[in-house]
Amino acid sequence: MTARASTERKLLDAADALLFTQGVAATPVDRILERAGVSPATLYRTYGSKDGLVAAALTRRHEQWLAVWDEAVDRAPDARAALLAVFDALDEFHDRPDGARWCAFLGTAAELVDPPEALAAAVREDTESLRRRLRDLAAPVAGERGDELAEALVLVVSGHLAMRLRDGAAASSGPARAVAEALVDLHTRA
Amino acid sequence: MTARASTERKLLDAADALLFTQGVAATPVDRILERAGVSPATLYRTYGSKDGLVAAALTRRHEQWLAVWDEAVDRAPDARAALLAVFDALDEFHDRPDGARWCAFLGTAAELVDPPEALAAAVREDTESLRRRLRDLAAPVAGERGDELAEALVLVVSGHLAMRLRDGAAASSGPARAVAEALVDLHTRA
DNA sequence: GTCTATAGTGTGATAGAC
DNA sequence: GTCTATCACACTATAGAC
Repeated sequence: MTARASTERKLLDAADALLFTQGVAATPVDRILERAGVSPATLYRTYGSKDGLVAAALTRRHEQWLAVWDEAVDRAPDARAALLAVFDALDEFHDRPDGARWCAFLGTAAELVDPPEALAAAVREDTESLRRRLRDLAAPVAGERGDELAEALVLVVSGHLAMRLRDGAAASSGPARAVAEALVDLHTRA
Repeated sequence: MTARASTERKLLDAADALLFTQGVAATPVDRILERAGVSPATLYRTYGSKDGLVAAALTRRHEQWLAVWDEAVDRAPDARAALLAVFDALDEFHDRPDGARWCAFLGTAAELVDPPEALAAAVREDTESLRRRLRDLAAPVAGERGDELAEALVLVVSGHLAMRLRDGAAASSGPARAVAEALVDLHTRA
């Protein structure tokens, strides 16, 4: 690994750990730099601004999330389990050390009323990939009603994330999973 | 109306309109004062701090929300419609001028990592009243499975609010309503 | 007496120079 | 990697208007 790549990694690690647990706006650049052991000049040379760093952290996080989700899908024994695997992935991703309080992407969207384009794009990409992947996974299960089922599951997943905000650490994925299973069954029988 | 009540009202109106559309942290006190046509001394004498004003605005907004919801419930022809009336109320409340971008309470919870007690209490009260009222409305419909149905609906309502954050103005309550109806039917037949 | 207008203080942030 | 310019913000103090 080059020295450059190593510094960038340290910065992203620190940014990821702080921004999405403490809040994007509430986290000063200084604290990220301090945690990363990196100088301001490095940050502004590499990412141009705080927003640039936030966008980079979001992008990396999104790739990690998709990887965790992919693995959960791969472990599933059948198409129905593969569709519901998103909840295993959500639990797993959330339980990581420095896991976001509820959702890094929704949280960023909530904090910044009109975010710079790079951030808006990262948040948009999260929603689009969620929808797209659920559609792909729902098609084998629900046939032509797959898109309808997928849209319902986007709603349930988002609801589960919002429940973390309401109930804090007490929020379980149980209710969301139960609702999702009922919806899958409804769309399978039909 | 006393002069005192009138200035308080002007302050709350301005705070409500700005805080929950522009964001709590992103809205400077000065802009609220400017919109209200009120001097700083008045704000700090009446509410003590910005947080005090935010808490007061949240409390008033919560009362308004409950009133809108009550009216929607009263219009419903039967118990099933009364339970589903929350979606009519959500649409109505959101379509008001200066309606919050997604949800004033979830938004405040999302912005402030550990909010002052007055704000935390206001957000908690929103979640508790949502849950309590849905339970009361679900009981006549689903009998002993009422609490289970209510919890599912809390999830769907929260999901719908989060979808406003994902899809912006394009977000419709249609999918949430459809999912809710399916869940109600499932819990009714059983 | 309750309000407005305005000027000013302290803090803590981003950004960038050295 | 340190150090600093600049700025935006919450909040205060004062003086006077209706």
